[in-house]
Amino acid sequence: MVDTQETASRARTRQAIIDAAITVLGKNLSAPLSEVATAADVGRTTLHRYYPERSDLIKAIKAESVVRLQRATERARLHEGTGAEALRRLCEEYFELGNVLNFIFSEHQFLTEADWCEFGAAEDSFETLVERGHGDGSIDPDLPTSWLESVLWSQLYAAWSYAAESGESRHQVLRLTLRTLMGAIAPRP
Amino acid sequence: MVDTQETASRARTRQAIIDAAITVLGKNLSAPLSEVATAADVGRTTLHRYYPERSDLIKAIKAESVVRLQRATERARLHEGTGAEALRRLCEEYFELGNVLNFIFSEHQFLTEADWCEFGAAEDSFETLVERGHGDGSIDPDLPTSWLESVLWSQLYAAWSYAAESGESRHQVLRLTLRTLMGAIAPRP
DNA sequence: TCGGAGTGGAACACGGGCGTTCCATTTCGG
DNA sequence: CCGAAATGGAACGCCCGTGTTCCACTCCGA
Repeated sequence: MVDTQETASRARTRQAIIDAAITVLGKNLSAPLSEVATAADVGRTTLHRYYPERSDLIKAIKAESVVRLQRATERARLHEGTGAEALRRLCEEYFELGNVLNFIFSEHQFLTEADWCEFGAAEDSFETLVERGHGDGSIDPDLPTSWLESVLWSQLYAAWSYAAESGESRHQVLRLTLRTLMGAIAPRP
Repeated sequence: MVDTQETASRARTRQAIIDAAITVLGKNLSAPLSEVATAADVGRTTLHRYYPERSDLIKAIKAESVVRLQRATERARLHEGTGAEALRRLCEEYFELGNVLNFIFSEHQFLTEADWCEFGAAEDSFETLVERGHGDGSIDPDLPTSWLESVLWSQLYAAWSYAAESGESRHQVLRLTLRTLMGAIAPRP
């Protein structure tokens, strides 16, 4: 982890760099560090002072993303209500992650295995959520957990790209997202 | 376009390069050209002989992708049956595009405006397809055309990534994809 | 068998991002 | 008000991908 004893100034700068990196590298993972520095309103030298190598910065972003993902998952209270209701709340919370999603998508191949392990607890609760949904009739039993996971992420991707190109309000996009997601998982008559 | 008078040998090499480029650059648009050359089983020199600059290769891939996309769209016979049935066929055809999808996804921000214009005709038939579905009650009228477009692409993305990580058969993945897509667009009771 | 087409490898200069060092400047707490 | 902390800019060497040139090799048809 990061040095626990850190000046308020340094903590602020570090956060600004992380935020800028999530935004810039989320759009293009190959973007030069100078762009990240500019976006963070910081000199390139300073950036290297906090994260000596590019890989260090990437690691920090991954960690930050996992943390935000975990918090969002907790807020969704996956153990309450029917499976479908819990999944709906999860979608709402993830939707609010914004730029973090950008990064997770572009990294979707590389943010694998070891990275998701720290996130493992949330994975488990997702699994139980789906099984509860299969049992209580709110989620189509033909759809396996891992597939629903893919669908959830792809819906969020659709939401983000649609919002970017259509200019619709966040609220309206979220409404459409939840509608199609709920329809997708509903059992067939 | 490409020189119409071309040796059989040259045509074969050119095609091998295009195929390799779609695969390699589809996974990582920033991949070095040497990787593309290796994948095409061709020397880097030869690659430059066909496509002098990187941008030339990109252009060629875009053109090829648009062509395959158009053919797939035609095969789907969008004017037949209900709106939902036509959308289902379109999903099936796009699903078979495989590697081309990879490239279209990674390029989704850059394959915009001007590029889609050549593809314009298909866009129009998609629009009429959706409107027919709104009318015949097979597609939820609350879902606008552009949103359905986003959903279709995101479902294909989900299908591809799921197939890659789950090891399920193509057929089974397609089944899941169609099931969730049809559920997502169905009108609510 | 000869000659041209097609190819691949070696080598080069160029550009740009990266990581580092050094130094001047600004900021802030004591 | 002074000194340490934090920052930004300039400059450098390094690596790697790019685009080019030159030459040797192979394959094939005339």
